[in-house]
Amino acid sequence: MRKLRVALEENSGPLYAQVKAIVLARIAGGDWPPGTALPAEMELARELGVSQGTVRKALDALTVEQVVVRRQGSGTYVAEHTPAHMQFRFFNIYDESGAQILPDSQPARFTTAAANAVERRRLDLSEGDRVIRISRIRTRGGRPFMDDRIVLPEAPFPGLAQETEMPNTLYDLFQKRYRIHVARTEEQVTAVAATARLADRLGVRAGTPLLAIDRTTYDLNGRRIEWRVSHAYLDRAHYFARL
Amino acid sequence: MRKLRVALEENSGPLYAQVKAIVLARIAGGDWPPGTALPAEMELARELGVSQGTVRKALDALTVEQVVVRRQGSGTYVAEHTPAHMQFRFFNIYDESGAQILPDSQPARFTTAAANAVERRRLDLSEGDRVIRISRIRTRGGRPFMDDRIVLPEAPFPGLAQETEMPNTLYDLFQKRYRIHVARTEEQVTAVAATARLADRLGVRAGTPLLAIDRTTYDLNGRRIEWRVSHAYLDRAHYFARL
DNA sequence: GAGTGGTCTAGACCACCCT
DNA sequence: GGGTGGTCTAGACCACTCT
Repeated sequence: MRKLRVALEENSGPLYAQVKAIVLARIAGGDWPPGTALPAEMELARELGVSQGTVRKALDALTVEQVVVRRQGSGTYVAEHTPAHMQFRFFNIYDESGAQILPDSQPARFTTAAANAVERRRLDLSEGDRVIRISRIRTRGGRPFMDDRIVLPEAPFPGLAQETEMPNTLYDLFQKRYRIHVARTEEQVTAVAATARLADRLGVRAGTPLLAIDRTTYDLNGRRIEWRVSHAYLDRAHYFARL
Repeated sequence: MRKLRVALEENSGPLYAQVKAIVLARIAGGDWPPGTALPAEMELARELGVSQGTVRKALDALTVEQVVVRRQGSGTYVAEHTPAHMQFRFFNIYDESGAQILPDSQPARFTTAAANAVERRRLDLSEGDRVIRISRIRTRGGRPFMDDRIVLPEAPFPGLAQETEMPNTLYDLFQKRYRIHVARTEEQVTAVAATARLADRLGVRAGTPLLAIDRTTYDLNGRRIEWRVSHAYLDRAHYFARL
C-alpha cells in the first residue's frame, strides 16, 4: 500500500484501477511483450505494496478487455496477437453454417498524403498531419468479395508505406513492427448499391447490394489508429453481432 | 455454507455460480419482479449460508449480464425493462450524428399457424408446435423505413395473438404480461435488393439496397423466444456494432 | 513437489443514499 | 444515523500446470 500510495498520490480512483493502469502502461510500453508471462499475483502485490486481492481485481479487468490471458496453474500472459487470433476477433463475417470466414488478401497499394478533412475528423488529426492510404481486395476461395480502403495516421507508423511484404492481417504488423496494440473497434454498417468501380473490382453488376462496413480502430490508450471502409459482396454469408 | 452445500450437493461448479443460479432462478420465476430491490448482500449471504464476498461475485456477474443493476448506498435491483430501456439496448440503428433512432410502430397483423420447417429450426420447436406470426412497419419521422416479420413460439405466449393493443416494444409486453425476460440477441446482417413487396411497403424502388437483419432472441434461461427478420432502408443512418 | 491462478472466508473501513 | 454497495486486506485451501 505504501509505495503505491506514495507513487500515485496525485492519481484518482480506487487502488485496483491504479494497479490496472500501471500494468497497462507497462504492457503498452513494451516492457512485457505479447506472449510473455506477467509476474505472479503475489509478486506484483509485493512490488506494488497492495494485497493479492487488489492485484487480482486489476488483472480480472484486463482479462475482460482481452489485454491479458490467464491460465490456471501456469500464469498470466500478455494477450498474443497472432494473425489467426486477430482474424478471429475482428473479422466479423460468417458463412451460412455459422463458421467464420477467413479471407485471403491480394497485394495492396500504399500511398501517403496530407489528411483531408474527413480523414482528420475520423482519425482525430490536425491540419497538416499526414496519412497512409491502403487499398486492397480480399478473396474467398480465390474469388474477390471485399474491397478495403484503409487510412492510417502516418506518425505512429513510420515507414509502413514502404513495407514490401503485406501480411494478411494488418493488426499483426501493427503490433510486431510498431508496438501498437489494437484494443477495440467500432463499426457502422449500411447497405449500398455497387458503384461502377466497386462492381468492377468485386466482379458483380453495378447496383448490386453490398454491405458497407465503416470501422474505427482504437489502441490500448484509446487513440484512433485506423479508419477503414470495407465493401463486401456477401453471397450466402453475413455480418454477425451479439447484443 | 452449510445450507447451500446440502441443498445443492448434486450441483457442480463453484459456490458463487450456484448462488448466481439461485438468484437468477428466483428472478426468472417472478419472485422478485423488475424494479424491486434484492435483499442486501449480507442478508443474502446469511440466507444462503455463504460469505458476503461470494454473494458479491454472483451479483457482479449478474450485473455484467444486465440482469440486475447496483446502486451504491441504495441496493441491488432487478433490471427494469421499460420501453425506453429496451429500445436503447436492442435497437441498434443510429443516425449520422451518432444518436440512436427511436422508431414508431404502425398497428401490426397477427396470425397463428403450425410452425414450418424453417421456423422449427430457428426456434428449436418440434413438429406440430404452433407459432405466432407478426408483421409490422416501423416509421421514422412519419415515413416507413423498416419492415419486421416476427415469429414467436405460441406456448410461452398464450393469447398474445389476441392482444388488441400492440406496444411499441414487444419485449416490454413479453415481460409484463408473460414474465419472459429478454436476455440477449444474436443478429445476422446482410445487404439485399428490395423485392417488389418490400419496395411497396417501404416506399422505395424495387432493387434498392436494404439492410436485412435476422435476429434470434434468447430469454434468461437461454431458450429461443423470438425469430425476427427486419428489412431497413437506412437513409443517412447505420447499424452499429462494437467489437 | 513447487508454483500458479481460482475460490472462499471474515472482518474492516469508505462512499453514498435515504429519511 | 443507519443501511447499502464499493474497496481492501490477510489468510486459507483447492485445482491445475509444469518438470
